[in-house]
Amino acid sequence: MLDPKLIRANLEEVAQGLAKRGFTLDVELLRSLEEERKAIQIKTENLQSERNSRSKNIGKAKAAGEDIAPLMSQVEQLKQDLAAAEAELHLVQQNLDDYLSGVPNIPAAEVPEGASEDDNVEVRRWGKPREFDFEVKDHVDLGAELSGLDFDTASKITGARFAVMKGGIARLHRALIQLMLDTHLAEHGYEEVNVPYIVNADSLFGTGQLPKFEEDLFKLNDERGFYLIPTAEVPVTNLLRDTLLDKEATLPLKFVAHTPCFRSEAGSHGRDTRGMIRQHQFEKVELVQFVKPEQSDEALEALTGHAEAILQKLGLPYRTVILCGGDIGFSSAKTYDIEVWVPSQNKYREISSCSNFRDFQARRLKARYRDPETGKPALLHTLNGSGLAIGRTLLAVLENYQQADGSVLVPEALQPYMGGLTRIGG
RNA sequence: GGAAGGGUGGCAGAGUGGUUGAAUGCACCGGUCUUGAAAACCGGCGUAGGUUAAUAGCCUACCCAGGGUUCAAAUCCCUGCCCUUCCGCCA
Repeated sequence: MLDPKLIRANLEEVAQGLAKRGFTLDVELLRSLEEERKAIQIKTENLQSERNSRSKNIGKAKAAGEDIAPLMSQVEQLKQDLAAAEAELHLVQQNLDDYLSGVPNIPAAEVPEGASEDDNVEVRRWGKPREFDFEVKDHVDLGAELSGLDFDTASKITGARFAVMKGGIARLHRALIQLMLDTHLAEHGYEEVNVPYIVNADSLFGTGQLPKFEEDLFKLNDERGFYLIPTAEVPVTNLLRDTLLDKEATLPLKFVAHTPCFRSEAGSHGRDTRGMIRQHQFEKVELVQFVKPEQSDEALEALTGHAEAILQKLGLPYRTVILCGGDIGFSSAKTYDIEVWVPSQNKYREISSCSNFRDFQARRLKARYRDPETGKPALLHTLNGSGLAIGRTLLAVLENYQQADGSVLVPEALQPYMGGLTRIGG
């Protein structure tokens, strides 16, 4: 949620900032709702003030043993007027809130202009795609030949966009999780957390998935309105919902969590239907940071580096792009995508998305700290990024480390987690 | 699943329908004292919204959430959520 004061004071500038992401702010609607709100609020508060003072007088008169009947008759009409004004105010405020909760974050100044992912700008590249002297296979064929990846059985058990992993590949999958968690703990200073995979609607509102993106979620058939998490971002960022950190709290707070993620992939029919790229259920190691506002720009660079470090350890070529205005997520002010080299597709594919949300989520969450300078509560800045998506990393390892005989070498960094195994198959 | 008791400031914890935004303690901030610190003492200290040039004043709201009763609700009533204790069940 954007700062209502900012919108009020700088309506045109806000609209201009949002235009960069192709969002048209309804300036006229906001202006008229705001005028209405102001008038009704003042009227309501005046009535409340009058009620309060009259009620106090009644109390005093009663205590003094005076006759309160005349005072009571004066207050009759007031009660009705107040009820009407309060109802009206409630309605306008609801309309304002409904509209504002659907307004996305303003892209940072350095976010490039553009309409789609084609306009994202590469900021760096690491590693060189390997030259193959044989016909490369994709991970689906490799996995099938190794009897380690089975999409047909998964579709029997559940349906499309699920996978069964077995043997060395299942273990490789687990090894990736361990490597990532251990690296972020020991080398990047994150604290490991284990969180619920089922969340309530308030949590999803806090991070911005609701109210706009409900169709992307799996909702449980449960009267409590629970959802499966689409990312650990939701439960981990909500650790600080409705929280005011005291002055002694050490910032930044850095959490890493491994969770499954569940996405309905509504609207992506026909895209990436083969293999592990786009599944209804996948696992991810997620990095989340809560930082002081003045540190969030820097923190995004660091966090992105933490995710990149995993790819470097694995020896997987990647490039990092900054998302353009048209491609950036709803809650984000600035996002870097890290894209790993996928030999079978001969291109880089997203494996991590690292975002600075500034105070956009924190305002919805009421995640605050006490600013030691002013002694006053202030909104934190939140950031998160995949560090990394496990399924896609597995896919990248299989394809980039494949051998002519169909076997797959185990990257050195993973061998300790594989009981010293250096090769799968062959 | 059954029974009972709770949810109040950053934390702990009082609170009888009416000068209660809320006692008290801790924490925190300022001061006195001290070579310095601690202790003691004095003072201050909630959040949000509105109005405003104002982080001054004034007004409003907020005691888990949402409804209700009342001239007036932290206090009474209803619903929901959560927590604690006991019993039952269970990985």
